[in-house]
Amino acid sequence: MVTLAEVARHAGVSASTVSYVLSGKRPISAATRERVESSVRTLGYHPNAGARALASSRSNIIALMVPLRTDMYLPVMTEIATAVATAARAHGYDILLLTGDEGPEAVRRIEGSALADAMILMDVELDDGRLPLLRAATRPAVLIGLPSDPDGLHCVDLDFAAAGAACVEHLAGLGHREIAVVGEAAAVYERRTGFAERTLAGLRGRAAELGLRLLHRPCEGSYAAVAATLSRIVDERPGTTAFVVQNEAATDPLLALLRQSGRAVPEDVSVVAVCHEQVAARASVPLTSVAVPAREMGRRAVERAVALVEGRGADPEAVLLAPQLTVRASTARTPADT
Amino acid sequence: MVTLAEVARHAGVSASTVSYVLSGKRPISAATRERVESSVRTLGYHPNAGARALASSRSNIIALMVPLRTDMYLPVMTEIATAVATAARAHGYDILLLTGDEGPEAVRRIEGSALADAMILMDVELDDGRLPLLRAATRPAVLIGLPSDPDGLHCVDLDFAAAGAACVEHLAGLGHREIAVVGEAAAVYERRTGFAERTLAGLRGRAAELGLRLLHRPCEGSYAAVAATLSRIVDERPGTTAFVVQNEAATDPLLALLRQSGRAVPEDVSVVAVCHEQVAARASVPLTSVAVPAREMGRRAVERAVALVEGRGADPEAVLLAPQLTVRASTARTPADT
DNA sequence: TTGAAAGCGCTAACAT
DNA sequence: ATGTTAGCGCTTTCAA
Repeated sequence: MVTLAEVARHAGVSASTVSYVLSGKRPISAATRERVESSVRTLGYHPNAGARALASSRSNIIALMVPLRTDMYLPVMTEIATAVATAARAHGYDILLLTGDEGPEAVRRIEGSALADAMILMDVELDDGRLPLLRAATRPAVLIGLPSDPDGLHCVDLDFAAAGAACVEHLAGLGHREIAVVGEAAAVYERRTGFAERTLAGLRGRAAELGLRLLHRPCEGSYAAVAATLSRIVDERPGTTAFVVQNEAATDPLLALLRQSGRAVPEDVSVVAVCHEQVAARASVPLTSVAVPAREMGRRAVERAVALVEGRGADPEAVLLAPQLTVRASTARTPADT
Repeated sequence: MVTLAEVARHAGVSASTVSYVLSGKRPISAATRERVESSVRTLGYHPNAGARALASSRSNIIALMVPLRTDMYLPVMTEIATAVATAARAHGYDILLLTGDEGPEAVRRIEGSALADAMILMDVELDDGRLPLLRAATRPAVLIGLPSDPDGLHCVDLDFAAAGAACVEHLAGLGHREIAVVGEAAAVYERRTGFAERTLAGLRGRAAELGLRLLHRPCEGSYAAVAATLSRIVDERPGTTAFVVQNEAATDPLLALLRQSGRAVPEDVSVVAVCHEQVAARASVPLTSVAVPAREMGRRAVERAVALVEGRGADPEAVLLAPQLTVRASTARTPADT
C-alpha cells in the first residue's frame, strides 16, 4: 500500500507538501506540484480513507437511508437512490447505504461513529421517529419527503399537493365533473407517508373549489385488487368519467380492466396518473401524468447536503418542486361535452 | 464527541481494556466488563469509524457495485441490493454504494483507499473489464453473476442454464413441441450479460435433446415492441403453442396481447416466465415461472465476502443456485394432447 | 513557498 | 486479567 510518506520521499518533498498539493489548501510552486503529481501517478497513490477521516474529521461519505418496503413502487426509490449516488460522486462523496428498517438507531450510529458527514433520508413519514434525532444531530441531514413539521429541517420533495390540484384542473378543463381516485395501498396511508396524503389533499381541495365530485379509494397493486376497487367505484359513482391513479402497480391493470369492460380510454373515460414517467409513457395507452422528478430530487438533496457539510449552508427550508403535467393519450373531453 | 479515553477514565480502566471489552479479543473479568459497558452506555459512546479503520486496517464496510442501466428490470437489482445491505448489517458491516458507471476505476479507488474491506459486484458481463483488477486486488471480491471465465473468482448466481432447461422440460412434459422465447432487449445480449446468454443456452440445449423446435426473439419492454415481436413469431411459427418469457417488462403486455388476439392462456397457449416472483404471481394470469432468488443471492454473496474478510476464506468457486420452477395458472397440456 | 511535528482515536503488540 | 505504549496515515498548526 502506497502512503503519503512514500510519495513525499519519491518526490523529494515533505509529507505536508504532498498533502497540500492534494488538497490545494495552500499555494504550491508549479515545479513541485508537477513533481508530486507525477510521483502520485507513477506510484499509484490513493489516500487512505480512514487516516484522512481521522485527521480531518471528514469522511467524504454521505449516508443514504432508503426504504425497505414492498408496498411502495421501487423504481422511483431506486432512481432517486442512483441519482443521489451519481450526484454525490460528482462532488467527491461516496454513499453509505442504510436501510429503513434500522430506524432511528441508524441515525445515532452514523452520528456517533462519524462514519458519514451528512445523511439523506427517504420515505419520510409525517411524524417520523428519526426527526428528533436529526434535529439534535451535529451533522447535517436532508429529507427527501416532507414531514408534517419540517421546522428546522432541510427537505426536498415534489409538491404533491400541487400535483393533485394539477390533475383535477386538467380534468375539469376537459369537462369532467365526477372523478375517482385510485390510490396507493391502504398501508401507505395508514403509515401516514407524506406524499400520498398531500396528493389527496391537493385533489380534494381543488375539486371542492371547482365543484367536482371526488371519490378516493386506496388500492393494492394486484390485478384482482384493482378489479375489485374498480367495480366498487363504478357501483358507487356510475357517473364517473375520469380517474386519477397514484399507484404505479395499478395503472396497467386499470387500463386493461377498463378496456375489458368496454370503456375506451380516452373516448369514454379519461385517466391521469401521478407516477413514474416510464410507467406513464409505456402504458398500453400512454398516460397523461404528473411525473415524480426522481433524478432532480436526488440531485438537489445531494447539493444541499454537500453545501451544508462544506460550510456553505443555507437556512433549513422545504424545497418543493413544481409538478409538471404531461398530456399524453389517456385524457380527452367528456363524451357529453363534445 | 465521546472517545475511548473518556470511557476509560469514566470506568477507571485503561484505554486498551475498553478496546478489548468492545472487541472481545481477550478475557475480561465480569466486574470490569460491566463497569466499562455501563460507562459506554451512560456516555453514549460510539467508536470512531476512521480511527478504528486506521488502526485495524478494517473499515467494516463492503462496497456494492450496482448497475446503472435502464434496460434491466430494476426490482430484481433492488431486491438483491437491499438483501445485501440487510445481510451485511447482520454481520456488522455497512454497505458503500457504487454505481456501475464508475467502471473499473471504482475498483482501483476502493482498493487504493482501503475504504472497503471487500467488494460485491452485480451486473457482471461475460468478459467484464473489472475482472483483471479484481483478480489482482488484495481485498476479496464476490460477483453476483457469472463471467465466462470465473477462474480465481468468487461467484454467486442462479443457474440460468438449468433454469432454461427446466422451462423446456416443463413444457415438453405438457406435450408442447414448438416453443417461442421472448427475451430481454437486444442490448442485453449485445452487452454479453451472462444470465441472458446462459438461459438461452439452457433452453436451446434441452430443446435439442428433446427434439423441440425453439425460436428466440429479443424484445424491448414496451407494449408496442411486444406486439411487433409477437406478430413476427406467429408469422414465422404458426404452430407455436408455448412461450418462454425472460423479460419482466414484457410479461404483462404479452398476456394482454395473447388475450386480445383470441388466444386463451393456458387453454390455447402456455406461458412460462423466468422472472421476478412478484411479477409472476401478480400477472393477470398467474404465471408458471422460475424465480430469480434475489434475496438468497444477496445473502450468499455477503456471507462469502465476510468469511473472506475474516479469514475463514473458502477457495474461489462459482456457486450456482438450483432453479425452482413454480407451477401457476399459465401452463397446461397442449390442446392436441388432451 | 516549504518543512517539522503534533496529534486525530483507536488497536495490538509487549509488558506485568 | 489489566496496563503501557507505539504506531496506523493523514491534516494542520507553527516555524522558517
